[in-house]
Amino acid sequence: MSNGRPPLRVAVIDNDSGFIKVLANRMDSAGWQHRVLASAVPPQELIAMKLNAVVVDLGVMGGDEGWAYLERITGLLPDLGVLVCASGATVSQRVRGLRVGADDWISKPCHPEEVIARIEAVARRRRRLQPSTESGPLVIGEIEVRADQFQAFVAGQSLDLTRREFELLQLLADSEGDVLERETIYQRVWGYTMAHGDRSVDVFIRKLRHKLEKRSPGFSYIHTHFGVGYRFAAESSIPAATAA
Amino acid sequence: MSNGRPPLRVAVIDNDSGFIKVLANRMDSAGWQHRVLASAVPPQELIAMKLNAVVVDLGVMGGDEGWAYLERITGLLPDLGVLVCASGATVSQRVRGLRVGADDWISKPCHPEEVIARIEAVARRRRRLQPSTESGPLVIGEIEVRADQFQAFVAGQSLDLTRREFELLQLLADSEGDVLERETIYQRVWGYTMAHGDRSVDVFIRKLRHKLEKRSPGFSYIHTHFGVGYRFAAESSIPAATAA
DNA sequence: ACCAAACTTTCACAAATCGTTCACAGGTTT
DNA sequence: AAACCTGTGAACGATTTGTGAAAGTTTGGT
Repeated sequence: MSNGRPPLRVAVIDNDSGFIKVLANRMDSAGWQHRVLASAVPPQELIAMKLNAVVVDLGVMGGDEGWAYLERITGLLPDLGVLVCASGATVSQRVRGLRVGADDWISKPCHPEEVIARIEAVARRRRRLQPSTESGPLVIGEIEVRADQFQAFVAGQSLDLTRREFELLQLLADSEGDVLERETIYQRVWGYTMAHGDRSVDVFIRKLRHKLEKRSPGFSYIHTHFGVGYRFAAESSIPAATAA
Repeated sequence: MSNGRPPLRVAVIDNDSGFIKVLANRMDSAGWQHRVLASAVPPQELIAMKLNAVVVDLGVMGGDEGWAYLERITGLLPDLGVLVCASGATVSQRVRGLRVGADDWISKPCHPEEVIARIEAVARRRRRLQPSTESGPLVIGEIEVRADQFQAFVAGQSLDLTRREFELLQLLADSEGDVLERETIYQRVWGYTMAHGDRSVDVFIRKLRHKLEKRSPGFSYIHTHFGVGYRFAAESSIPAATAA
């Protein structure tokens, strides 16, 4: 690649050795950093790899397992480009994959050059998404969220959050100011589509509120938007007395 | 249009009437706003349409002309999703298209449902990546409408609108200056056809007026067009003494 | 393998909110 | 003036959210 951008980081989850060999070769000559995985790895590992994109061969996994994995990574890693690669897929399967969150679906057999071009196309869009790199403690009001430590603090004191509580807070804080629908929250924190009637989000919102208000009285952070979802923002809990 | 997000705006540049008809139908039932163009239009017009995505049939234009156009729009409108649709393309043509900046390349013949899913995938990617342009705050007079926050402000203070109130205001503000019929309003905000005798629109117009006038005295925003509908525009509520 | 502690999910019910409807008052058009 | 639209306030009820506690699951130690 002769453009000034950093090289792409791509993972390929497949076991079709012929296909992989050609693709890997091509990525090498493009200067990309890539990694081949024979089977699905936990989403956390994908996060740790700091990938731009991942190419998944759905055939590697059994039917339902494959769909679940796809749903999980597209939900959990909204900023990751996901390309599905599969042989003999029907239209409705392709549609399903795209609906679940895949960015592209490539039918095998396919020309490696086209796969490369499609990865580039997806990554190009994705990259503009976050010019500012992550990391750096997130600070909202009196609250400090440190992803590296899996902890949140108020005035230097740990909030003592559980895993889910922390992940929820992290998502909220990271989307400060935006209203997040329950569906979106569940998708990004739990990784699955929310079942009808599931109240887990509400319950954890309550737990978080409780811990936050206990440590940071006078402020309200999690705001309910009736019929929509929740919004995170540091506001005084004493509403400004607006003139009548 | 049941997902809370505003409907997609898509343009299709093609002249394959059979294909277009099916596609248009499908987009209608998804609640999208779409427009069919028989030939390439200047990029400025595309910008003016505030599109989420455009589908281009390269066959519509002569060879080189088509490539030039594609390059032009992908360069000029970096935030627009571009899908190319063409019959009988070779691998190297597809690669070239993607390299030039297209987000996806669909080979005809193709199933309309897959086209829809791919448009969604591209738009989803594009939407997530820019919290600024499209969802950039809409400002009319003293009023600021923020789609990302599900909130509207006057002088930095939230108007505290409910879901319907906000959606109504959003529609009105987005169509600033246009007279909208009740039918149209109901269709776009409620999502289905208005039953005969339904007064919901009027009621919500009243609620909005009340909240707006309370926070922004001296201005009137929602204007009634008797027998037609409503029009949104910031005007002084003290009618200017027009010279006799 | 067992137990205990901590955490997550589910359930039932209470509380709050918002959308709809209705009746009537007030305007506008012909 | 008659016919028709639109403005308005209040009340009901369906839906959404808050909440406490029980049930189920994972984790870690012995």
